[in-house]
Amino acid sequence: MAGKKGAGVLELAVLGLLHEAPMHGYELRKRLNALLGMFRAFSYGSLYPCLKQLLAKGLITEDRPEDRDGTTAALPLQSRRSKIVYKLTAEGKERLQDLLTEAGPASWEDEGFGVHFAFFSHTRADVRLRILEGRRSRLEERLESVRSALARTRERVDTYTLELQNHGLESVEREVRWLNELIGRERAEQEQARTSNTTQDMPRETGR
Amino acid sequence: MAGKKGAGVLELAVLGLLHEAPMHGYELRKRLNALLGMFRAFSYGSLYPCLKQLLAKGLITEDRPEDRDGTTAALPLQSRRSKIVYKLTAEGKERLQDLLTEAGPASWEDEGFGVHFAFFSHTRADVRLRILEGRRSRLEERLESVRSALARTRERVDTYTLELQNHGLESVEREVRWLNELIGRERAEQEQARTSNTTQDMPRETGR
DNA sequence: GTTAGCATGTAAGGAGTTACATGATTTT
DNA sequence: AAAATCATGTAACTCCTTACATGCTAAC
Repeated sequence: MAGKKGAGVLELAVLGLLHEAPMHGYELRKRLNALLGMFRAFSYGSLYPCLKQLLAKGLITEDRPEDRDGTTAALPLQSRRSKIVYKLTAEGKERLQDLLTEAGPASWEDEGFGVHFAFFSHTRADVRLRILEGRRSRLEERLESVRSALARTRERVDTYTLELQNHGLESVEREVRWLNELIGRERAEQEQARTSNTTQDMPRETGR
Repeated sequence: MAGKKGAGVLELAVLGLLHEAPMHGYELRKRLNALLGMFRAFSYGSLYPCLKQLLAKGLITEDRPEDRDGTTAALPLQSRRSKIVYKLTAEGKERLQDLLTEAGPASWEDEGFGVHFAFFSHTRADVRLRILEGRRSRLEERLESVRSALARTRERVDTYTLELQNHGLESVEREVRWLNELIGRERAEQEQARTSNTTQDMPRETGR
């Protein structure tokens, strides 16, 4: 089975950024940490191996400035260390689309949600909606379970623990409100697109 | 050098919870996920190995109900599967204190902050303050770098990316405000403790 | 001419997850 | 007596980090 496994957040993020423009590793990392800096940070130790792996899978190509002058034969050919610009291949674009189209836990759990969301403009409208709803219900589950745990342990009143739980609850509630707004907007847009039916927002695979 | 390394969040969390009361693994996990459920969740696959490791280090003891009746010789002695209650040893308490006393990156980075905070009532007042301030400045660095990255890339106006960045910024700003309030309270308490000087909040090692 | 930042990489390892495997106890 | 939940455990694996190692290029 040719089941492409082992994605990780990095793969998606790299493919997504390279889709916007070809780049070299160092720059990629900066853009990465600017994009997702609020949620997570990646180190070179994970980025470069990831690039290598994507290269091996044929999802990106590297463009090394292969000192393409025939004259200077003396200088060490391979040792010229310079920027290596990576570019998405056709298969890479396909893979990116695949990753952006699957609305599953990977797309709404903590690790993956941010990255998936960041590239929502390349995601089909219906998938966007399902991801947003998936995340919302995930968060609501969490609220539920923590709230009931809080209710059960009313006696235990460690101030700091309580403070932490409250702050956590409020943060998650805030994110749910944010999601509600986004979902509302998405639905309105879908409605609008359905009535004035010309084309959908994004490329769709099946007319259904 | 007897440098005890390889802590991880779990070790602290387990020691902290066992300090409150002896417990068995299953219950421990539930309490763990109730306590930190908003931030992270642990699975048995990490909890049990961790307990084993703590046991090996002598930080906890296990109390298996070693069917302590001499009569029933026939039934399989070792196969009796039942609750194993873990309890903190003296060294475990010491280790917990050590972990709670070091105010470093481990205590204010994303992974560790929540757990450290959860057990703040067992933490020295001055350490609490330094951890809160450490986290705040960490978050402010993050704000700074993401804000400047945003300012640089004004042209790129992908709606979703922007939306994500904004939500991220607001979340972090919110946490900073929360920290500000906590720091204010801590300082007020310290002030109060300093003027009416009887004893400090928490056990202190050196009078300094 | 030396520091600081740009740029690429590797080896070793940590921390935790998933999936599996099993058994005991309570509820229905 | 079946189903749910309580309870303990292991093996393989994943993703990512830390620390190291190297070299180029611009600024001071």
